[in-house]
Amino acid sequence: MDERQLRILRELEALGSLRAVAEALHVTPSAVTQQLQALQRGVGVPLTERRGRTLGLTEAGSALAAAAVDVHVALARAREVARGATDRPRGEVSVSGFNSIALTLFPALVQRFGRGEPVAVRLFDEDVAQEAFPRLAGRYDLVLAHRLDHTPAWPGTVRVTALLHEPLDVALPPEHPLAAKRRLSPSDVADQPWISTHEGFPVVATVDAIAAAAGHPVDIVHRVNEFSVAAELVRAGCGVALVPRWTVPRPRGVVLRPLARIPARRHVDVLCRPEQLTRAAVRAVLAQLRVLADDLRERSEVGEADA
Amino acid sequence: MDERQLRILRELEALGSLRAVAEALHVTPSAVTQQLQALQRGVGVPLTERRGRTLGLTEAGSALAAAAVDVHVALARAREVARGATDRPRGEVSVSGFNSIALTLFPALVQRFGRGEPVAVRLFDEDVAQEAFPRLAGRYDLVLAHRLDHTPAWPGTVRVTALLHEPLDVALPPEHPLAAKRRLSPSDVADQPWISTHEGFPVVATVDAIAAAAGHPVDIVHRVNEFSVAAELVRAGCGVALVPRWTVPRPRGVVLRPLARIPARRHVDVLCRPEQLTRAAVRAVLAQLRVLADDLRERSEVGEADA
DNA sequence: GAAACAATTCAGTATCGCTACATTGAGTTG
DNA sequence: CAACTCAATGTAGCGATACTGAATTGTTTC
Repeated sequence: MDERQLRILRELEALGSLRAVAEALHVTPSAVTQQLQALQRGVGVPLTERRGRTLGLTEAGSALAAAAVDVHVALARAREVARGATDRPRGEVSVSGFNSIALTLFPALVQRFGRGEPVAVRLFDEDVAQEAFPRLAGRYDLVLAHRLDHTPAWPGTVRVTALLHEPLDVALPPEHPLAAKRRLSPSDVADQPWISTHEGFPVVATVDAIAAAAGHPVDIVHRVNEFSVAAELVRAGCGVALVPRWTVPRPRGVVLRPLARIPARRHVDVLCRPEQLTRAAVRAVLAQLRVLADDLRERSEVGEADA
Repeated sequence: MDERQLRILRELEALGSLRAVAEALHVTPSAVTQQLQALQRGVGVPLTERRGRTLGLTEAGSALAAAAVDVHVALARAREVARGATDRPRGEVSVSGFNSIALTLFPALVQRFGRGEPVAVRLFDEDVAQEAFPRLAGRYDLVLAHRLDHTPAWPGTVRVTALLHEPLDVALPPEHPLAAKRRLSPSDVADQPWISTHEGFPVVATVDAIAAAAGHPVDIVHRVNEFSVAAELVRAGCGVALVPRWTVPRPRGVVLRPLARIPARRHVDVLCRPEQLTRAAVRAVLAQLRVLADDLRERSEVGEADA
């Protein structure tokens, strides 16, 4: 039972297949099998079981994976102590962000934690389907992720820090008849041509909810993940779209109207593995992200009042 | 930085020499040197330094050793989880005890945790000099240890559970003139021939304190570690001795008189490495030791009242 | 200054974890 | 239902690594 074997166990829990574990740890599947067997030989209890053609954890395996978290946390803290970085944060922190948030937060972040600073960020844009965000936490120290209100919460394998709880508004051309209303009901918009996102990405679920509320499917004419592109299409009169209120720069020639009766908000959260929070540098970046997100919301609310 | 290297670091802190670490871990000194070098290569900071001809930890080394405790605690807990022994204590627990306490507690302990029970104790008698008790915690899960009131506290490498705070009384033959007094002052006993213990063992320090209070050295005629043997010598009229009030079976033909003005008590404690406390079996034995010790004191106080 | 002891260095050896390739087994597709 | 695909497991061989044992350096003691 060593650090590596316990890491394999945790990855298997997070990723759900031996092959994925092997890729995440940059080894062959054969090596993973052998290490898992060695671990099970050591404890005498079966920790894994075949589930169809993939591999899952038994109850004992899950219990051990949970206990393994503390081992990795303790080891991370020991490394932090050894580097003498407990008091004064130092080192590199990798951060991944989805499109819209990267656009707004990354520049401010790199300004504060640029190259040469004691704490330096390495930035990556990663826009993936909602259920894929937790897996990114194995590759990056901090993961900026978003999910819609009524979707399942993030899994227990990651620690969650909430940044924003951001309303999604309906974007319309100013000359659109619906633009005259202050709030739009699901039935108002259900008959409009829609610009949604790719399957599995946020917003899709809310468009589905609108269809459910109206009692009939909606007409989705385009699927565009990039909100600023979607806004341009709205301006071009292709249809209506849902766009986040704060993180997307207000596009010219488009008006936003809140949606009534349907919970149209997304959570913008930072996901990370528990052991990352032991690093002072990671905590510093996380704190700054919260500051930036708060700024963003406040600045936007003020702008709202001006409009 | 793996479990073994961190263990070496902790042992070096506890034992104070590379050779002792090697013996404790059953490897050659050469292996220890190499592992320490590998560890230092990994962290980039010197963790050890020569102190005369032995090896000590630097400040960074001590810090890392402290952090290593959490790693070993987490690993011990993981092993406990893997064995499925978190709820129902199972397994063997090794216990070492010094002479007088072994005599009184071991039989009751083995009755509760005998062979075949889910929790079984392995008992060892180890009567060592006071400063050697903490080192025993590396060899045994639980160590019954004693120290006099005014001696330095146990080092931070061990967790301490107090069992008794036991008075030391002066043992006299009944016909001795001093036996008429209810309490004895240092000057009363300073001129008596003394039966003390070997150098470094408890009681010696208290006898020294008596000499200091009287202003002149006392006459130590015998040095006997075993209290029941010392009591026999007292009965034979060889001199007076200090004996613990509760843990030593009251010897026939000897009376005990409390000592005034000098703090003549010993702590009877259980020492263990922090990671041992994660094991439910160890905690069960420890709890039983506390029960037995409380019984012992109460039973003895009652007997006191009878006499 | 010699002897005793602690730590280190430097071979040589055994063990262990990895890759590469072959095989088994489960799900999918024509 | 055969053919295919993909996940996981077994096996042989290679390279890294942790150990032992002997020789060496440095420190304390008599």
